Amino acid sequence: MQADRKSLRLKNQLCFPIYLCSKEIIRRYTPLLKELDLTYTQYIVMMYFWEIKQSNMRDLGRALLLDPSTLTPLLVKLEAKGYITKIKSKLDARNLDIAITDKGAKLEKKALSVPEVMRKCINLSEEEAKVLYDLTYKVLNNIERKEA
Amino acid sequence: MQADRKSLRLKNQLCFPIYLCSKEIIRRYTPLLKELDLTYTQYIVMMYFWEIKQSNMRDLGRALLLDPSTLTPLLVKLEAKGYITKIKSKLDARNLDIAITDKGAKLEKKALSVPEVMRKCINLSEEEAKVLYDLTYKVLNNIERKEA
DNA sequence: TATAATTAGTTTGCATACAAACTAATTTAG
DNA sequence: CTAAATTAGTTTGTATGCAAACTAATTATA
Repeated sequence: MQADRKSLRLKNQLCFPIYLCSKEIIRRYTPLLKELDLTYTQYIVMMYFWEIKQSNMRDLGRALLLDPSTLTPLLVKLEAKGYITKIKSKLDARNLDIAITDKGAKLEKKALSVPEVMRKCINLSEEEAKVLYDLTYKVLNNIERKEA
Repeated sequence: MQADRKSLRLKNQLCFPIYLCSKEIIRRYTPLLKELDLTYTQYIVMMYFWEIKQSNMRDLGRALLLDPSTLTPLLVKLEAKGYITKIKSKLDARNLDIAITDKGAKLEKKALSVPEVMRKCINLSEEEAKVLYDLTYKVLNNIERKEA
């Protein structure tokens, strides 16, 4: 149980490079996504809806691990851009139903080139990418399992 | 060159789980660091100074990949807590010299238990952690190399 | 069936993050 | 030696992100 100073050195941290990776990757996404008038967070919300077409805030938040207090203003912006519509559910007035618009659906075509650009930027082999993918999901599973 | 819809599916993204990992890990850090009166970003700045003792904003920003416009207000807060001191450099008045205080140095002792708690939370084997560590640094290197 | 508990979203407050514009100091070039 | 270019920080503006407090709607229960 070595709780010594070495364990507090930046170069011995695992979380630090993960944090940097996330930050720097998003920074590289930003100019690409600007052409779609999207931020990174808005982009993953749109990815969700390009696949799901319609849903509600609860399921969206669970899928993206985003708090409703983050999503509320973000969805206002996406609606203002005309990419989605929001409406209070008729079945259960607590729920906020969200659906993609035609304009939002059309945006998918413009986004098709983004993943390949980012893949080249990250520049890992297929095997490395798979290992990294699996490990990050493993960490996520481990963390979420310990949820209070 | 398959720029098809599959490449835009959330489950086929590598960046998405990295982003989630970073976010969720920091969320787990938060209550631990609250006992030290630190946020995660303030924590990595303190880790830097626990090791380096004194530096300046330029070198700090380069080490942590943080923009000066992020660091300026953050350093104001750390100084207000009494953990660091800031002073305009006498050698080159453009530089902001930063040094850790006694109070800041003492905080290291209180932080010693943090890494082990987080290691258990993340719960990877030593080998897995090493692979993840190496891959994240590899991605960082690849990304930074392409810096415009 | 009235009330308590739960659930879904919104609002508020605080702390990042970074781009862009700006200021001040230093270095470089002509 | 002075004007131009560079460098280091600060300020401003916009967009997350989440905890905590709050509101509204629904469900569970005594």
